[in-house]
This record gives sequence, C-alpha cells and structure tokens, in this order.
Amino acid sequence: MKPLEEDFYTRNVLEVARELLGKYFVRKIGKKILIGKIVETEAYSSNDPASHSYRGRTPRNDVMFWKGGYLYVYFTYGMHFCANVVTGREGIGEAVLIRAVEPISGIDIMHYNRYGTKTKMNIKSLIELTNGPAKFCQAFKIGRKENGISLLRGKIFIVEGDKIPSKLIRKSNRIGIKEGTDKEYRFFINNNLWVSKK
DNA sequence: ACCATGATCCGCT
DNA sequence: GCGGATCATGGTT
Repeated sequence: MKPLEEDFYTRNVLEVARELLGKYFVRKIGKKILIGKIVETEAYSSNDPASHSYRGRTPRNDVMFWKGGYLYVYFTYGMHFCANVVTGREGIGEAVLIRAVEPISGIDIMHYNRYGTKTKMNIKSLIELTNGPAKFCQAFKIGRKENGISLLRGKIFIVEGDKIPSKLIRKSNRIGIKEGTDKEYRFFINNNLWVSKK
C-alpha cells in the first residue's frame, strides 16, 4: 500500500495512461478503505483539441497544468464529476481520465455513495457501480473538494496492482468527444466487465 | 450554446 | 434484453 511516487506521473501522458491499467486507486475514509482496479483510461495531451487544456489555462483547468501527481476533477453536464490524473511537467497541461475501475474493496460503501442504500447486490448492479467516469467519481465520493489534491501523500492515491500482460491491453478512439476523434488515446483491459464500452 | 455523462423511456427482437 | 433518442442540470466561454 505504498503510493506511486512522483516520477511515475511526471512522464508522457500516453505512457502513464497505459501503465495505470491494473493499478489500484485507493481512498481511505476513516477506518474504511475504497479500492478500485483501474481498467479503462483516456489520455488528454497538450496540443489536443479534445483536451480541456487546449485553449489555454483558465480557473477551471488550472490543475491540469500543474506537474504530474495531482488529481484534476471537473464538473460537467450540470451534475457529474470526472477525475483525471495529472501527468508531465509543470505548465504542460496533460492528464489521464479514469474512465472505469473494478471494485475491489469497500463495495458496500460504493453502493451507498451511488444509490443511498445498502441493498443486496447482484452482478449487474456490481458492474453499474463503477463502469463509467462519473459513476466512478460518485462511488468514490470525488467532487469539487478533491480537485487539486496530491496523490503522493494523503488519503487518495494509487498503488501498484496487477501486472497486465500487453496482450490484454487494447486501445481505441476516445469516447464522448467531437474533436480529436482520430487519436487512439483510450486504453482498456480486454474483456474486463467494468470497461464502459466496447 | 456547448459539454471527456448517466438514467430512463420506447420501440424493437 | 437490446440500441437509439431524449432529458436532466449547471458551469464555462
């Protein structure tokens, strides 16, 4: 349970996006702990028309321009949050969107965070828990307050996880964007049930 | 006016 | 059970 260090994050966004697959996203809440295995990511680079950083630094996207190792959380569609891992050097403006995780620990809490109940869980609702970027944020209670926090020390961090054989890593175009659709900047674990879309 | 989304509804198989 | 359309809802430009 040792957080990944700064030199993991201060590299090229595409490398980080690919290598985040299989690692564990961890959030400590009091005595409880939430853990999700990262199964789907998207890279947003500088000079990338799909990236929030493309039109320059603003109050909203400022964290994206910090050096690697911070969490960039943004609010969208009037009701959802999405979480990104900032990468590269200070001033660049690139980050990796966490699109989906596989619940590993704290599933009852994730369910409560998503639905406000602790009902019995079947396989379908287990998948619905975290198979999308805003679902993941809701399950892990990530919102405005988490924007700009450091992943190097504190209660939210990422640790080494399952080594994913490169055969099982697939890449594709990114989802839900209108520009930069030519780039294959989405990475996911083949056949994992929590990946948001084939 | 636009959105890096998700839940629901509706018409099909 | 599905795939596609629609809408909810608010910050940003």
